[in-house]
Amino acid sequence: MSSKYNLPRGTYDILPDVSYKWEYIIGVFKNTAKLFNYKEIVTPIFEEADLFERSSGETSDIVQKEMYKFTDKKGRVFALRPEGTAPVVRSFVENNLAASAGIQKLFYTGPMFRYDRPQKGRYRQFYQYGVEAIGSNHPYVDAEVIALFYTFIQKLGLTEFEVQINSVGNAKVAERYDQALIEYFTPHKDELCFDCQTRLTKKPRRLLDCKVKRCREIGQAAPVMLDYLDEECTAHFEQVKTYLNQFKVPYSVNPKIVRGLDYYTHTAFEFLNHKLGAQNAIGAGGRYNGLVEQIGGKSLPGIGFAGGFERLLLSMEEENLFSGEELIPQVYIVAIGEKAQAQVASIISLLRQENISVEYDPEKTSLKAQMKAADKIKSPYALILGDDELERGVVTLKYLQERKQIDLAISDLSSYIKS
RNA sequence: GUGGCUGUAGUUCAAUUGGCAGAGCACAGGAUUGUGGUUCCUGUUGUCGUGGGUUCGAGCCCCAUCAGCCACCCCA
Repeated sequence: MSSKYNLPRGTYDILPDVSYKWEYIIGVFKNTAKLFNYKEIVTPIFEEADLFERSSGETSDIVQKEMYKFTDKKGRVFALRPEGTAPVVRSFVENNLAASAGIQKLFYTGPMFRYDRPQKGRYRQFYQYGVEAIGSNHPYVDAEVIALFYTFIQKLGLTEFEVQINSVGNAKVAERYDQALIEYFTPHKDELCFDCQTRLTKKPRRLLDCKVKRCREIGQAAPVMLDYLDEECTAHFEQVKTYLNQFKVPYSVNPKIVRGLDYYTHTAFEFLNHKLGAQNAIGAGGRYNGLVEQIGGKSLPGIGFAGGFERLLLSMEEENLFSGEELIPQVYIVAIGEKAQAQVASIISLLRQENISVEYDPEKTSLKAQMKAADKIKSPYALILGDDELERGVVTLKYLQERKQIDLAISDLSSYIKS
């Protein structure tokens, strides 16, 4: 019970009874991304801390309190990556991927790290999947990214989720809108919660998704971002919606979606599962037209999303979408008698060369124990090797579900099992 | 960083006012010697999260600490 070492807070081990589910989800994601012609990119799990500090914004919680920062032996300051977009864009710029023709369509999976207090669906080391499409401001790309996410979720079989979209405009629009919010909320300043009073000066848009009742009430009549969009932003948003309809992605517009990170522009979207509890976003994303330039590349637009594997897993378990897909060996070897046990390996090796998966447990010697084990792991076949049979060059193959068995020459074995 | 609940066998959970640590499941062995699933019998497993304190005596009370869960916050 009490082992000497414990895993760090907010982390967890993925044990064999769950790892096959992970493999499945990751597989579906990769296949979906490839269906949309996205290519995999793998970046390190740590980067210069400054990369995240500049791109996410100094006021974001990620930067202010959630980063795992450390200094290496030369005094360089690194951080375990808290999110995936900035590293991908860094790699894009550093490797000059802009030089190749067309839009760069990239996907990734891997662990992210945030020093948060753990709770349902929230961990300190958590696993994300995501895509980034860099090099186009066309609304088609916005819709396609959302459609990719939607297709992925559909392939998993999930039904309990909702797609919400919004436009957060461009920098100019955002500035005007923030100003309007400040003007609207300042007269009510004393009624706002403590957090919102600081938000008012730092990040007025954050006021809108405050959960305090009074703040919500006041926010009801607040100016709406969509009314402040200029002509270009509105046109972009409308076209995104048109393409989404063509992709047959059901969505609703939620004008209160805001992004925690500074670099978002235009389209913002969230995939929500309301049955998950407080941490109900299974994925989110948006357009980031200023980010590539900010990180030191050309002025190129981009859009992407990221989602958390843990929350998908929770959602899928909620909807009972896993059937037993754990690895089952095709053949369980039952060796009886010392002679048979002494030469099992040659038969096992024969089968494996034919790509037939085999399990044998040398610790179990009695027939009964081995048959029991064969049954327990649900192996379809038991291959019984007895001293008598081996002398005749024969083995007994038993089809466990039908309780039937036949004697076979060893040379006929693999072809028989395959058919 | 804040709050609430929780921590006992591999696992799920019991243990009355403080008085000999238990059960189901799982696991192992067995029920006429070479045939599994049901059934029956038998058996193994404990740093009671950790460290202090109170007491003749603590799984139970007190303090601290660690961890988990849920929520705030924030987000995936």
